[in-house]
Amino acid sequence: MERKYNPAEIEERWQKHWEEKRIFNVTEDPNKKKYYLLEMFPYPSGRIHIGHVRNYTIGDVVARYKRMKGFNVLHPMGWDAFGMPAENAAIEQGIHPSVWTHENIDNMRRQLKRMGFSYDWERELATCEPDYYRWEQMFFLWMYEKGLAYKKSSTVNWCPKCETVLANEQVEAGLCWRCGSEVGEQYLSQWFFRITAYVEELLDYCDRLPGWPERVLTMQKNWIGKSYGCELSFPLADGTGDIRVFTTRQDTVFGATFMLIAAEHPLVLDLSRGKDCEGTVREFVEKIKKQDKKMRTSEYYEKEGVFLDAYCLNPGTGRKMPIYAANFVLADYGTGCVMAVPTHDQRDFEFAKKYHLPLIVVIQPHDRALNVQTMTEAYVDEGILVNSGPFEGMDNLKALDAIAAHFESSGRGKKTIQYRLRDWGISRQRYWGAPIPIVVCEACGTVPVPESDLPVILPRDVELTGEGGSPLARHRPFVEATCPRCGKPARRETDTMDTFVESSWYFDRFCSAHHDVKPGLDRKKLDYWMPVDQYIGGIEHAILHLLYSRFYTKMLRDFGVLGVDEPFTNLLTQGMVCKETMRCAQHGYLFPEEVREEKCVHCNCAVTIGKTEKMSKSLKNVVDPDYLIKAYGADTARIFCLFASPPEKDLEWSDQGVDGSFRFLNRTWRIVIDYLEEIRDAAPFEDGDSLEGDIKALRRKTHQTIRKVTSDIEGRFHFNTAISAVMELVNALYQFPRPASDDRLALSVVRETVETVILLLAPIVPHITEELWTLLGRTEALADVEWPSFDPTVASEEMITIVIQINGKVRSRINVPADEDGEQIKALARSDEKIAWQIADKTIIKEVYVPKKLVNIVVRD
RNA sequence: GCGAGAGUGGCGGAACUGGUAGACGCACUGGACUUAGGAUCCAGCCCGCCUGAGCGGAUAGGGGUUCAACUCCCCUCUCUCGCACCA
Repeated sequence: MERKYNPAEIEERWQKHWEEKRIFNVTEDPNKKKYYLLEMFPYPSGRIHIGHVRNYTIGDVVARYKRMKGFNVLHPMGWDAFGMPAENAAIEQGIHPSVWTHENIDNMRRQLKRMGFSYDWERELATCEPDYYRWEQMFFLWMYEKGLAYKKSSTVNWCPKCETVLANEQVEAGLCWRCGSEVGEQYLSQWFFRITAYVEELLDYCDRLPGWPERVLTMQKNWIGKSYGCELSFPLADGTGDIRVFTTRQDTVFGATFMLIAAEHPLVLDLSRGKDCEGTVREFVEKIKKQDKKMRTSEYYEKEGVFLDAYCLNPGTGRKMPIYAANFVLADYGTGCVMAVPTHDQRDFEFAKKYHLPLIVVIQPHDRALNVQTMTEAYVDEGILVNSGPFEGMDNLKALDAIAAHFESSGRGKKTIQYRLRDWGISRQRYWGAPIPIVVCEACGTVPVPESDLPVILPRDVELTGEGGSPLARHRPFVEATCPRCGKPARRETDTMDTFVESSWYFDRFCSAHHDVKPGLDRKKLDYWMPVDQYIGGIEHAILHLLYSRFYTKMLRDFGVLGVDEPFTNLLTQGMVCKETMRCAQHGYLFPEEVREEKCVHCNCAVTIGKTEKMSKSLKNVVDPDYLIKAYGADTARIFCLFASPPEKDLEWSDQGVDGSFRFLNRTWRIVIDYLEEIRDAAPFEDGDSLEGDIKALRRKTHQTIRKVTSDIEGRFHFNTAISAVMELVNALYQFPRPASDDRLALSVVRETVETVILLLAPIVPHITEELWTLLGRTEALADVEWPSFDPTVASEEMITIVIQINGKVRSRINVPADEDGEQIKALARSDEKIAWQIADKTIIKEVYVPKKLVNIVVRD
């Protein structure tokens, strides 16, 4: 039979078949075990890239595998559809964000469908639709009522020329990416979500998520940053109040010789007001505000400060301490004020040296004596307390509690717990986001929009220029509202919500995607599907998205709309697909296809190759999979992405090797077609028939492959080694001597092997396998065929190879029956020809036997 | 800078709990078949020495623990992700 592998024809036919038969549409079925598999939904940037293909292929394999294992699998897909790029497109190309977004969605949906992913498309959602964000607005109102949403003043990046707020991404080296002006800070009153109300639970559950990668949990714990310490009060010398500091090093308080305040802290201007230094202080504060926050606190950054002409008193010693504003203290951690102990903190040490401030040693190391005259750096390790009043002579670490208690009892301090985690700022002065359902009335103040008036719909006719702040704020019909409380004219809130809010609950919405009655989530359906059994997405989201989703889940649980504590039982964080960035002086970042022979195709300028970064539309270092699909088909694109590396590893994109994946599918296709006539009617292999030689070996290999592939997929998602194992099985089939056409026994084993290859590959390359399955005369949908199981007896080896080492170096190998006794193996090792003469004139000191692996003979001359 | 990871042949990777380093594939080389080949099949393929059996070296670099280290510990280098307004 001549039949060539034609991926395009096969794939489109099967995709149509799955869609028409609604194979992947699911409903709650109490008789079946559910499995909710979710990949992080994409931002509709326009076209999918290899990073998406990798992510969604991994998910699809697991979804299809679980389905074959008998689970009722929920596998939905949707769009994280609000966000800045749509607004940028509007500014740059004059296209409406909604039009742009929907065109992108249509295109990406087409691309995903062409990949053959097993989504239940009936649950598709886009977060920019009012039927999605109306519920988010309702949750906002509930949060507002409970004090979980509140307003406070905080800073944003501000471009004075464009008169607009800039995202961090829009600030390049301190300059506005559009106009190049210097970016400053501006205070705005903004909305926050009180994630800190859940900080302890978020932290606690980090130890109750065994299905999460350890490194993600570590990052989250560090991000939350719980530290035990002490809050101390330092009275101002003029008696007008006191300065509170948070410290984890209260053991060093007796060595505190000056006080540092974050430059942007309001106290800085308060203390210097009306004094000679006021002008200098103001200048300093302005200067520091322009410095990059990340750099300011770095070890190598120049420490700078200015004296505020004010003093406070050390609560331990009563000593007068000058107060400075400093660049390396952050306003939003702790109290924004730090007691400086130059002898035991390196930053304080450098600062003290620069401004000639006094040093007092309060911790002496065990092995030497510190001297303030000769110290060249701070001593930060443990030791014995000196110059420390009642704590003299104590071990510094043991004194921590005693010192905290001492100040607590005298009312000058208290033990506290400090977190690094801050509340979540969700206000965005942007158009393309979910409106915050609040009205501001002159008489009544901040008034929530009544639930019955939801959704607050984002108006369509808005002009986007990139200048002049929030576009919504200039849209009069939107801004002009009536106060729901007093009925007088009022102003609508024009901030929109951070897009992380939408992605914090979309997984809930998928469970009842079209539920249009309050609260937008059908508790019964959520109770069936939630939590997500397996969540898959990039490691880039290790902290923010995952932490926000955890927070939101706990909050919705407390609102009673949800019955789970955590959203994602198991998490797989895939590594980034990276590629070098390229840019030209005139045209900025360039797509790979805009570069030819290291020149920009638009202006022929030389192209600068930048560093390798994760693929993203904004850096334009993206590779569209369409060319792979055109040349080889979706199955090849799928298997190649998986074969390239294990999922958790970062991957620098290269299509080298894609031919090999295509060749493998062709080899698989050919061997099945080749055997088709002979095995079509072959009786299934009956256990009990005794096999010998090649036939036995092929059957063993078949069952070993089932074992290997199952554990690679189930245990650790290592599809690359699973694929290798199937490749080996296909190779074995090619090497298997062709049985005579009446050799029923051999042909039935061949049939078993062929079916096994198809079944094991089914989740990975679903189209070619469906086709081959049908050609074999099978009528049931492959997607629902049971995953094969292996017989441990059949899979077990009779003979094993034992390595013989002398002093840890491999010197020989012997083959022994798998159940050979250890002593016997050691004896065989010693008498092995190659070994015997090498140890003949030496003394055996030790023999190490590792069962079924090796014998190591340790000898001495 | 801080936090979290990663580094193995020319390339992607394998070696799962400390026990044969380089499975599987790409690229390359030689051969077979062919009007032709970017098809297919067979063979070779970490480096060095040797005709060969074999010997030595090698998992970013340096040190350590161990009978035994890609794997565990310490230091250094390079790369990636995150750092709260990219998503």
